[in-house]
Formats: sequence, C-alpha cells, structure tokens
Amino acid sequence: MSDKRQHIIKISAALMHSKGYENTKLSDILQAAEIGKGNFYHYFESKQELGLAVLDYIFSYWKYALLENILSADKDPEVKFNEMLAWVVNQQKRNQSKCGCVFGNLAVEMSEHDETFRRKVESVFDQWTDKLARVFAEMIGPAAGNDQQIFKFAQSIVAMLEGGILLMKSKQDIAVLENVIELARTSVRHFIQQYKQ
Amino acid sequence: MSDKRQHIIKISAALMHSKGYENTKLSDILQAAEIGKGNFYHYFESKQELGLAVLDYIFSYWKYALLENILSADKDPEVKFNEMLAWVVNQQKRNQSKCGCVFGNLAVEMSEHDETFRRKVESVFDQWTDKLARVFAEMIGPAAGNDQQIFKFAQSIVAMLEGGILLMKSKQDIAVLENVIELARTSVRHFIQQYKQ
DNA sequence: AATATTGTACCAACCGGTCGGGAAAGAGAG
DNA sequence: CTCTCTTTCCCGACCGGTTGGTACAATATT
Repeated sequence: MSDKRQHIIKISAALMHSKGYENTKLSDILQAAEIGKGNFYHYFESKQELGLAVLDYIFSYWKYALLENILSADKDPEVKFNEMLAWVVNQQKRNQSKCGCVFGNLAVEMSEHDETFRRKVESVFDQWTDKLARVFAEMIGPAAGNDQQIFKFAQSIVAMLEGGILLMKSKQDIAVLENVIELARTSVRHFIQQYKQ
Repeated sequence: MSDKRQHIIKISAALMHSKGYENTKLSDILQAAEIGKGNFYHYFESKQELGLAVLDYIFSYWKYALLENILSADKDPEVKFNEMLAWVVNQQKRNQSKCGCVFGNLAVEMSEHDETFRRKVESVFDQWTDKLARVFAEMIGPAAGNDQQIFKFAQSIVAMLEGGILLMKSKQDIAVLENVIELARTSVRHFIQQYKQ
C-alpha cells in the first residue's frame, strides 16, 4: 500500500514548512515518521523526489481548499474574495504566525538554485493568480475586457499577501498581515470602481 | 588592521544573499575569500557571529543608500518615494531578478528558528517603515495626525515591495515587481487623498 | 515461490570547529 | 641597525558528528 508513502510525505510536509527543504535532514524525517532508512528509499529515489512530492501534496490540498472550494464557488465574488482573505489569515493563525507560507518559503529558498522547484512554485502562484483574476472579472461584470490588466492586478494582490506573510513572520505578529489585507481590500475596491467606468 | 575581517564579511554577504545563511558553508567562504580556516577563526568566533556581522554590514550600506541618501533628503516627498521605488527596482535588476532581498530572504529562512537573526531583520523593516511613514507624513502636510495609521500604511507598502520581490524571484521576471510597484504608487495616491480630507 | 517491505550496518563526503605550530610584525634594548 | 622577545596573524591537519545514499539480509505478504 502506498499509505506509507503518503504518511512520509505528510510528515515531511510539516517539517519542510517549518525548516525549509535543505534544512530538513533525512534523519529528521526518519525520526518523525518512525521509519528506517531502507524503508524511505524503498518509496523514494532521493530526497529531491520527496521534496517535489511534498510540494505536489501541499498544492493539492491547497488547490482543493482555496482554488476550488472558495474561489470557484458559485457565490458573490466579493464574498469569495473575503473568504479567501479569511482563509489565508486562518492558515497563518494556525501556526502562530511563525512558519509563513510554504510556497513563499520555498520560492525564496529554492528558486534561484533549483529550476524544477522554481517552476513548480511558479505554477502555484500562477494558478492562484488566474483564479483570483477570474473572481475580479466577475466583480467587474460581463463587460470585463483586458484580461491582461486584471491578471496583473491579481498578481499584485497575491504579492501583497505573500509580502504581508513575510513581514508578519519577521515580526511574529498577525496584525501585520491583517493590515496588509485591509489595504488589499481597499485596492480591490478602487480597482473595480475605476475599471467599471 | 581589520581590513581582512571586512573582506571576509563582504565576500560572505554576496554568498549569503544568494544561498542563504545555512546553505553558505564555511568551505564556500574560505574558498571565495581565499583564506584558510585558521585565518577565519582568528577574526570570528563562529559562523553565527559572521552571519550577524554580515547582516550589520548589509544594513549599514542599505541604511546609507536608502534611508539616509534617499528618504531623508530635503526634497519633495513624492520625489523621494519615487526614488526609493526606482532604487529597489535597480537593486533587483543588478542581480537579474534572481537573488531577491537579503532581508526578506533571511526573514524567511531564520526568523522562526533564530531569535537573534529575527530581531535584527525585524529592526531593519521597522526602520524602513519609520522613514517611509515620515515621507508619507510630509506628503500629507503639517496637519498629519494619527501616526499609527500612517505607520500601518507604510508597513503595508513595505510588505507589498517584499512580496513583489518574492514573486519576481519565483518567476524570474522583473515585470512582476514593476506591476506591484505600480499598484503601490496608486495606493499611496489614494491614501494621501483620502487622508487629506 | 515470488514479490513487496523493512532494519541496519556501512559508505565517502562533508560539516563547523579545535589545535599546535610556523610566519610575520612590532617593540624595546643595546 | 641588529638582536631578541612578544604578540598578532595564519595555515592546514585533524576531530567528532552528520550528511544523503547504498547494500543486503531478514521478514511479510501474496
């Protein structure tokens, strides 16, 4: 059964979220998962394969919860946007404002030196941006043209959130993220307003 | 003469900017600086001491260039703000959108697990935010009250920039940062406008 | 019997850090 | 200027411990 493989991935996901990829040592994983080395290398070819699998695993959970359940729902786009913000804050509260965003962390750690990781993280951000842009387009209404401009705006909102999480982590204070989110809300209001005319 | 110590710090700063603290190994430093191990440990007690010294060194350069030369100049606040944005973009262009921001990188890597590093990075962001808040206060004019609200806004702008840099790094495309900066400009315009009434 | 799993001894390479001794550079005396 | 003595500077062998990864035998499962 590949239960075991999944178990190893889950355990590693938590470790890598907190310590990053390189600083999560194989020994940490083996200890936390309570398995031997031979067991690990039966399911994975290398640490890198595990890392990528972890990224996929987190993304799938994340895609389900945020991109599908929240952002793709059949609701008022303002509601969806607010639910997204609340969800992001909640995720950070859950780990006491300490770990930050897994994708942001990995982007910082890996994207310069490992192209495979970089591309995976890039695609996460792109999918997030896409879905968010669609929500903004719903806000604007059926007359929404210029996809490119909406995409750019959505990308900047994603950047705001990632930056808010980063700063929050460095101050270990959730209020920082909440402030940034307040500004994001205002920005969206202005963007939609200006776009509608 | 402590020329040598300074030389080691400079070399290490470049390495740590690109690879982070933990993944910059002592051997990398020794090789890049062309010194022996004994030489290193004559000037530094440990790798951690070097790391902190590197942070101080980068911050001092950074403080001089951005906080003093640009943000504290006796100029129109709009000009200073624009110069800051241009400076940030320029810094990123210089390393081909690959390294990101040293302080952002170290915030992500270290702040959860090393309180000393965390506090140093936190103080960098705080000083930046303070100076920026003062520039915004200048924009508003002599009637600017509620320092707290301006500080919060400035912090959110800093977060936007850090987030823009992070996303830029993951896509290795400076255009991302430029979009975010465009939104930052708009946000400031709105903030000042709303504040003045 | 064959295949999927697992424990563990082992590996070379590498980690940050220590250590003893040698080179160099002053300092003071004559 | 030269002879020492002392201090600063520097090298690289070496240390114990850890790294990601391998080999292989033993055990479960089918």
